[in-house]
Amino acid sequence: MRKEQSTNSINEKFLFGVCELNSAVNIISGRWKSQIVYSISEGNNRFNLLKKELPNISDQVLGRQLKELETHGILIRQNIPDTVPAGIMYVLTQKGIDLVPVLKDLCEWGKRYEGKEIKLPESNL
Amino acid sequence: MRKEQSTNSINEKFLFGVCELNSAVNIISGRWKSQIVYSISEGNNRFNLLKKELPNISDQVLGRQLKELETHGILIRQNIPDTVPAGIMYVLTQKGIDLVPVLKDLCEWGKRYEGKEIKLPESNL
DNA sequence: GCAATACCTAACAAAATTGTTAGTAAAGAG
DNA sequence: CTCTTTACTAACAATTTTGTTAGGTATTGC
Repeated sequence: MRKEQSTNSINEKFLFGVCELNSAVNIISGRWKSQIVYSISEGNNRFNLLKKELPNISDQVLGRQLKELETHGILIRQNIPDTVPAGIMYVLTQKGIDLVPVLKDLCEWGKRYEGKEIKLPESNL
Repeated sequence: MRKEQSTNSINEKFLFGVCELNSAVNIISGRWKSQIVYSISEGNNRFNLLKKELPNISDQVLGRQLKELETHGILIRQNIPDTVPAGIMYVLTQKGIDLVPVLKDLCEWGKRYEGKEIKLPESNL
């Protein structure tokens, strides 16, 4: 699905090489991703619980985002024993757990400037 | 250019409503954006300086990303007086300045897990 | 006049992301 | 045997993002 030799891909790789910041932003960039990570950290760690939190998401899209988060090492699928039908739990890895406070900082930053007018820093007034 | 009534747009708005986190991630998500913010914070605050830092970017793309960052209140275009041809400086707003440490945290988080194997947290072992 | 520099923009094309449709398995309930 | 639940997946279509081409303005230096 991805063209490895497109300018877009080449530029992406270039940025990944410049600084880890760019890979990190890439990991959290998908439409539902950061919200999914946050929801799992709050205990909504089953496919159905996530679907309830995100009422507009389709099964296919949720499954795809979860798989990508797994690929990036943010979470792991775990079988829940003795459940019928076989239940799956999504568990944040240490990497995923460490991401949560950063997401909270981003959220705080967003809130701080919600609906405010644009201001230059003091030093430039 | 944007379809306001597409499912994609509606879902985006829904997420913006759930938590500021999603708007915040949206602001830093574009291909070159977080790197541009970081570069400006390091003093590369002219169109040409940014082009040197990001050799693969085209004028059009750089201009577009700068304009979007301006729209989101991250930076401001400032005329540099008495320059020929008329110079423009990109100055981070207070919002932009406050974003930089969050980007640094994201970068640190990325570096911490670079190339490491996936690990569950201690409590799950 | 012609080139170079600095800073863009519109219109378009290519590529990537996101969403939809239609399915799968396995097991318990009725 | 059919319905329901949980947890998906493939193939495709719609939408959005990203990049390209081809320009523009204004000034200095030759």
